[in-house]
Amino acid sequence: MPSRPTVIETPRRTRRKETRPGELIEAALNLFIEKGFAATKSEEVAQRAGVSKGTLFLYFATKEDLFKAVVRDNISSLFPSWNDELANFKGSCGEMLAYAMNSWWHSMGKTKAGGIVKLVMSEAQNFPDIALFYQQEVITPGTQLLKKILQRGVDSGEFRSLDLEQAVFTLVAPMIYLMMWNNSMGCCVSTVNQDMKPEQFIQLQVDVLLNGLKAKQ
Amino acid sequence: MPSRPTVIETPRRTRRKETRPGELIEAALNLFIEKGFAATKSEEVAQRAGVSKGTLFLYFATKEDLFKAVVRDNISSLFPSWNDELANFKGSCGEMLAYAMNSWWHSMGKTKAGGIVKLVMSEAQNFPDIALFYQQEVITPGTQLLKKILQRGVDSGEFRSLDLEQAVFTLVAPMIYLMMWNNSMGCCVSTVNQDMKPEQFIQLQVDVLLNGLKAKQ
DNA sequence: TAAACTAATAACCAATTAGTCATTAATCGC
DNA sequence: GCGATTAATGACTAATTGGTTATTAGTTTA
Repeated sequence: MPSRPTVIETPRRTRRKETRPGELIEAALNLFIEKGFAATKSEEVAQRAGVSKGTLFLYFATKEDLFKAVVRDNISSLFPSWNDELANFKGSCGEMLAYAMNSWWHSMGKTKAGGIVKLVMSEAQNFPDIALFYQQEVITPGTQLLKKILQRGVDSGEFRSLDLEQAVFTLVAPMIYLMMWNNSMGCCVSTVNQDMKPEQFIQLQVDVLLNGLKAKQ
Repeated sequence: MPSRPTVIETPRRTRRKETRPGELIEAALNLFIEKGFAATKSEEVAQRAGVSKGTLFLYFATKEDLFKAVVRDNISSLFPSWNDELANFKGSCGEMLAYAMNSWWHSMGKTKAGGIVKLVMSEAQNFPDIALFYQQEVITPGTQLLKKILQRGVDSGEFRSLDLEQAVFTLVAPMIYLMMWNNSMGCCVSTVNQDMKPEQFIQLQVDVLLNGLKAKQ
């Protein structure tokens, strides 16, 4: 009778009900960023998470549900601490603006969450449910937050009076563009001519926003 | 013998070799804007142009070729007149900037061409050939043009001296964002909270770019 | 250790779609 | 008219993929 090998074989199947969702979300996050929502195959997500496709659909009823879970885990969760920081900030509104833009870049824009924002803007047309979900979960609270900063500046006389509704777009635009660029053309395009240096760009952007392009007379 | 009806029947097949490409490009333009590149089915393009799918591939070898033709027809063709206008512009650089941004919006941003720009940013990752093509055909000449405006402003002392490379992004960002918004979230999102008024936004944007947010002391 | 429970699997289905090609029918030159 | 030419067709292929389900095998409990 041949002796049984003493090697402890890892079973082909392991049962890890608690950790599966997180692992699937992590795998999905990375694939969605790499390839977009529509172009990511559910089988691939499963494979990267080390499970079969059947298992994926055991935890998430549809690909859209999986996506929503990714957004909740990676974006919605950021707002509470931003709101805290804003409430406790000591300094001028100009400084607050500079701080907010840099902070946004470090905690979101340049992270994987930024890739998700790009993806939503890219595919919103084809997935109206996702667009709506994203508006409620991200755009509305984000706009709220920026409007507060501007309002504070106008109230204190530091900023001139503005159409706040529109001015919020003025703050958001360069940030979103920076992030879009990084997650689309930035990857493919030769960096010889178009050398986007995010930190440097943000610094210039804040300066121009606060002081304008015109030379002082 | 029954009399043949005298109605002139339009033949089921018509041969219009010269006009087919243009009709296919027009159909493709509209569908690409509506649904994106990957999500647009070649059969649908053919149908909208009033031909069969086989005919489409008679004129364009692949879907990517069709897309390149769309870009050439709708975007590349705009640069010559912009370059002319810039060369002949009389007025301050601030005025030129305002003029350029408004002109860009009317002749491109808000038109179907804008939808194509959005599409390229959205899908560049998945179609590197298209990204490269677009960089050569659109980004490089566009950047060139804006850099000239800024350079002129700095040379004349109207603008303070800047890192031009980065400052170009500062001009482009709000424009591209405006266009992205209009072609993605803008369609789906309830317009109650987020009411983007392009012309108004551009006006504010130019003002802030030139004069800054800060109140004059 | 044996039965019950359920997490995980993989084969499967139905729908989709870029691109091909043999066939058909307008049109042109004579 | 009549054959030659070629624009146009549509049936076809081969590959893909979101989601389902019957089956399998860890795990737990008694």
